[in-house]
Amino acid sequence: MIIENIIQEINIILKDVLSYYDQEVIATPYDISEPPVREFGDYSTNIAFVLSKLLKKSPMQIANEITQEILPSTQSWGTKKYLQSSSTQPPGFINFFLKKDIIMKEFMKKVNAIEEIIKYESNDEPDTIIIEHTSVNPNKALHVGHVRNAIIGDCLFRIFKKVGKNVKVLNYVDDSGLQVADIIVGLKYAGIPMPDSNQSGSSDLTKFDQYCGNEVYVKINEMYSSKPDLLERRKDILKDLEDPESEVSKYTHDIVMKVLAGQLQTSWNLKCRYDLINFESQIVQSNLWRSTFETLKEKGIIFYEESGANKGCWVYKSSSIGDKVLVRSDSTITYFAKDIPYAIWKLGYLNNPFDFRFYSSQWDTTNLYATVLKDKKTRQGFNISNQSDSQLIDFNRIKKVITIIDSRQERLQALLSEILMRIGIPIDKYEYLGYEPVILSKGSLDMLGIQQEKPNSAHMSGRKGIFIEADRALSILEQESLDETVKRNPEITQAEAKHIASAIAVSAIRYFFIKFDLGKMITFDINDSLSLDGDTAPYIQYAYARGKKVEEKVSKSNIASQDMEPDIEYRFEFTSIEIELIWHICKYTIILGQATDKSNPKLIAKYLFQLATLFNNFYDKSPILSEKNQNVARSRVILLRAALLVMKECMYLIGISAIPKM
RNA sequence: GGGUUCAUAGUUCAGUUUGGAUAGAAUGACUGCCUGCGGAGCAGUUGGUCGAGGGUUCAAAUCCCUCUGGACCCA
Repeated sequence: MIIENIIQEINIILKDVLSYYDQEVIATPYDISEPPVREFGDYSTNIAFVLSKLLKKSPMQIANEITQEILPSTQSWGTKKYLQSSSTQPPGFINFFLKKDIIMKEFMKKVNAIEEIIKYESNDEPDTIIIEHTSVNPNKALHVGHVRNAIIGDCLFRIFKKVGKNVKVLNYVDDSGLQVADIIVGLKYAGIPMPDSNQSGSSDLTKFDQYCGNEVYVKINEMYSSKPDLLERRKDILKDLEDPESEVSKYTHDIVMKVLAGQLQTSWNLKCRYDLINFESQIVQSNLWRSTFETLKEKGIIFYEESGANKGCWVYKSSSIGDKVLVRSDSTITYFAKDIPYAIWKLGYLNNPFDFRFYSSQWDTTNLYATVLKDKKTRQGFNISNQSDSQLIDFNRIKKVITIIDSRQERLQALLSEILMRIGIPIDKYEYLGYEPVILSKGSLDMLGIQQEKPNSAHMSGRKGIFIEADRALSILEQESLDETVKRNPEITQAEAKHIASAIAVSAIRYFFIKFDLGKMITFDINDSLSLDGDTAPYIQYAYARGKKVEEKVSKSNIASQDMEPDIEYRFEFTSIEIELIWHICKYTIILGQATDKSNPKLIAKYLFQLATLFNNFYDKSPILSEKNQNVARSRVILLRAALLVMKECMYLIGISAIPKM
């Protein structure tokens, strides 16, 4: 709040300046920001550049005029609270210096009620926000590309939750598509064996999702070329899947649920969580698709093609994006078409045909539910309990639906948005959050034994077996962290070391997938990407652990009691390093607001890394336990506590464990 | 062939939305700092024609155009 107040004060003063020039309304807004170096000032504005266009004078001339003549004469400058002085800097910047003592006193007062510094004040209603992420085809284990999706989604969940939104996380399971049909062909008709379930007690048994992805899916795709009759089998299966009572449907459902269980295990290990699982088959079997199809026809949004390449198909025609088939001439529905009713349902514009049945509890003690069609006494979801929660999602209060899918789906998402708009749904309610995919480096390909001629990297492909499983990346990192932890803490138990190593590994992976811009392709290297040094989660965790240790020692000493009052009489002689740290702490709520507005968790990661860097600096240069001056020591304790609190808060937001020892 | 998008230090990336002061981190290499709160750390040195060319502007990594190279989507 301190920084917001300062900017507010500058704004009031600049308003007076503008009225002096009779320029109260200017087209180009001026800017208030921090100068590149602290020596120039604490805050700066480019208002002189903006005025120079209007007044036809040089920026430098105006800047000097403002600081030397106009400012001292304004009323607001006379009553200023935070600003100390101003100066100009070529080519025309006006810099402000702040009254440090007042700001530090306010900061210390605020820290006294320590929760105050992380309190996020929002005027918004506590609307519901729906986030859909992960949504991996249920025929394989999660690979490192899916991890990027899941982590982005999970961080957004944490961030929106923190600013007071009611957030629900969805995981969409495509259980009636081509990829699932592939493994059903493999297991049912191509003689690929099911893993021996009798040995499920043994620990080295491959997870079922891994088995399907590594063995069945890859093998069946190799077999198609030599045994084309299997492709016919796949067609039959896809048709059978439309009837929920068919033998194939029952069998498939069983397989899907087993794969899903494996996928969820991986997600949970990575500290992701969900509220509800949706199934594509239920979208088709429910009235969602039928009523959507009717609406699209009635409103003239889609057309039946009488001739041409799409003869006999129902097609959506976009003037800017191109045509898209929704229903093929053999009356099967395309994947894209199924997305439309699902999106409308998520937005709350269709009657909800689902019960939300309890599926499992999760690591964070919340419940995960799965949809079951209300009007069918079916067994879709037969291994899901009868306990249900109809209040899980309040469809009347949905503010926004965020769908996280990689950027290759951008065109389809644009088409979807267009269709939603034409149906009459406000367009800002549906947000497609795209990100560039994760590709594999030369080193990763070498590890997989894949020979590539020209490019030094390759897109992952489940079909071709080109991927690195999330479980595998995690276990490599866990082993590395474990070695390091044991080396540094020879005295701790094996169980404790494992616990710490796991916390480090998960955090490192999460941080790695969040720190890059969403529009940047990530080249995953099995060695380089799993680093524990530098701009990584362990660096942040280490800063936190060291700080925690000091705090613990302080509480046992007589330096400062837990409830001490930082009275105004303290001499606030902070070092420049301490001031930078305080300054950064004050920015927390501003950054949180930006991350929310832009749906961008990277901003939190960046802020947190800077915070940890400043803290490590503080740790190094500002001793507490050995400090002789009591006032100084006590001020530093207050700062220490504030920094730890904000660090922990940010760590939670991106899912990095704040462990006291590592 | 049409469309989208990317190119910044040896390497991996910030900064581009909204033009602004000396283009920042991390890593690598090299050099200091542990009887001092935990060295998974701190400090320093090295390293950049911001892909190329043109334009707009008092001011361009940032906006516009052309070109080169890569990626993706569509046909």
